[in-house]
Amino acid sequence: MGSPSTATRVNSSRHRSRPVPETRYDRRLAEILTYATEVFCRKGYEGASMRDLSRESGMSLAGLYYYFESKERLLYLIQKHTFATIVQRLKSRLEGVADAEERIRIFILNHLEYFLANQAAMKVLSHEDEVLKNGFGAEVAAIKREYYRICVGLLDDLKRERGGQFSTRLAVLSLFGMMNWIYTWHNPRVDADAASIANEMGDIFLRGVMTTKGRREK
Amino acid sequence: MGSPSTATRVNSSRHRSRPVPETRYDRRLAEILTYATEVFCRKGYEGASMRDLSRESGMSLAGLYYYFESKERLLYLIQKHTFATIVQRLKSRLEGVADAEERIRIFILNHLEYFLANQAAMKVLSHEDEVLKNGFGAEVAAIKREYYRICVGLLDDLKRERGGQFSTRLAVLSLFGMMNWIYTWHNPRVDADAASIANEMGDIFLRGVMTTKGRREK
DNA sequence: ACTTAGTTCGAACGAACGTTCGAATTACCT
DNA sequence: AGGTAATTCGAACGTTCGTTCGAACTAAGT
Repeated sequence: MGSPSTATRVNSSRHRSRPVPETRYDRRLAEILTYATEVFCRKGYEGASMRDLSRESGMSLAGLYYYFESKERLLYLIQKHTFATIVQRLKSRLEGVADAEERIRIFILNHLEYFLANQAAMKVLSHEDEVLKNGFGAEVAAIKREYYRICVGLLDDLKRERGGQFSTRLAVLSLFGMMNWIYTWHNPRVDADAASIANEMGDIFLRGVMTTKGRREK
Repeated sequence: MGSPSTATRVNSSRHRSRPVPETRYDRRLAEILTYATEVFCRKGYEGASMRDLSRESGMSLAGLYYYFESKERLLYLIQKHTFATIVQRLKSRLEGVADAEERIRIFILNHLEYFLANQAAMKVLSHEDEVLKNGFGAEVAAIKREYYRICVGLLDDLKRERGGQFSTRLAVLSLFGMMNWIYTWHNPRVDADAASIANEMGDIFLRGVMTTKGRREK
């Protein structure tokens, strides 16, 4: 009988050594996660029912439970995947960049770009923050803490390099506020794209945080 | 038979002309709203059940419906009262202050002070933003828009008085982000009080938004 | 003491919730 | 073609949801 229902298997399928790293199962799960993300974004985690997910994804109610054992675990999968992706992209983008200000600008751009390209996922991430219970919540909280620490590091570097007497904690949390709040107002048909917004927010934030007036262009 | 269930009556009670403006009904309703705000804050609007409210407030499930006709109307009452209060306080604080920068600092302080003093209410306000349906939602959205317009006005004044080439819309929304995000992180036992935070956020934001370097003390 | 209006409650309603189960269907390997 | 494992589904489970109703209780005016 089937029913793995854990979504933790990676590639345990058949004795195939060919370079296709994705099982049918993985692909279908990812597809469902996309639908679920969109529905959670639109109706909220509590407000969205499993029947909504079923209708939207075209899979039967019972069928969904073949891929995860509970609604809470589904939210966990979404949050973990989203967060892990954004952290990993950030790290690769920061590689080889030394200038402190430039690194912060990269942080902002990476955050906003991913935020706007995956608005649904990020809204679920910011909005359904505290609903995961102890087991699942801890793991997501750990990734989030790592992301937060990275930003603290970037700002401390800037403080060391340039002047600036500010509380790093408050500065970081203010920056996150500026960026994350975007899910409440951004309208793709009216507002600029991620790069422009990242530039302007970067200007406001960096000018606000540094005493040294020097802003280098390019 | 009783059951007004509209919560719109103000003082239609008895032929009393004495200066007591509060009926028993009004007082009890306000009391219930306080409990409900706290529960909505802790479990979210969808996540909190009427039975939770009943247990927490000590009033029976059916008894609650004497004071409002639906759960949605309850949320509406909370949001409207909270928002109306903060706008009204802001207007009175701004009276007689002419300096553009000072007015923005007052705006920030007023927002954060009320936010931290009524964290539960404000979290419900920011977090349960889009759940009200067309009827109720429109009225709350109107107050919110007024609040937003006030802030836009303050910033345009600043732009006129000092320099600064920034998009007012993006600046205002960034400021709101900085301030509103506080509900996700502020811990009264660790973090500073509203006045200190307002000062520091004001520094970051105003320095970030102005080209003129001049910050006047006191 | 009696009346009346204002307030509270226990018990129940139908609907929707998350989840389960065994059977049916599909895809893959020999 | 036949067999085994992976996948999907209809139907139902017990629970909880928001809301309602009529009776009971309380406070106030005469």
